[in-house]
Amino acid sequence: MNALFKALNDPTRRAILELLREQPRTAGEIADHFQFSKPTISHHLDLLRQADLVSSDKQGQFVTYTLNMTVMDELLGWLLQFQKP
Amino acid sequence: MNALFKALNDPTRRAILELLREQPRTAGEIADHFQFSKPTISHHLDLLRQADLVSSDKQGQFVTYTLNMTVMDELLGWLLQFQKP
DNA sequence: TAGGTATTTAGACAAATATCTAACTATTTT
DNA sequence: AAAATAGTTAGATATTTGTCTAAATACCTA
Repeated sequence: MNALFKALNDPTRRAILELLREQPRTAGEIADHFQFSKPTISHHLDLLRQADLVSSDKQGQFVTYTLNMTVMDELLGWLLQFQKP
Repeated sequence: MNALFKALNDPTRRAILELLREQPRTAGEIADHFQFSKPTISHHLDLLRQADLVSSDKQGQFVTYTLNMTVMDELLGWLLQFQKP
């Protein structure tokens, strides 16, 4: 839960998630959407992976990142506990 | 949205929200549930207020904090955009 | 009015974070 | 085999964050 909120607490990482919502993308494609250096994006992807928000798959020299929704469901559950009964 | 995720990115602040889920409480009552100093808790409450997750109401020397769900709904909406159609 | 209680503000500090450049690893291409 | 491409790792640095103690503010009560 900590890693999840930590990962979500950054606008760039949230934008990456929204990018991946459309379709899986390679690290380079993701980096192209931002003005930060590739190492910076790589680091953001690492935090997203630690939170299990994305999974990565290496094919040759490319690493494809895919959105992983199951953890969002956990967040959803946490959220719903606040809903009035 | 930034203030919201920032506020949620701390276990103590999330615990405060869960405390307030049951009922409104004064700053002192909230502080009694944790081992941190009162100024520290006051600062956490300030961040929660900045994110509009709680509202505060001063009555005499007491300040009562109340959970504010409307912002959670915003988070819920953000979350649901990731749901498969 | 003096003293006590509730809370916040101010200032300091260590730890965590986001970013960069340089260097490295792994893979593909010529 | 050499060079190019994709991506990560390492190390540095400025900023942000969580915490504390001390001091200030506001209110209440004797």
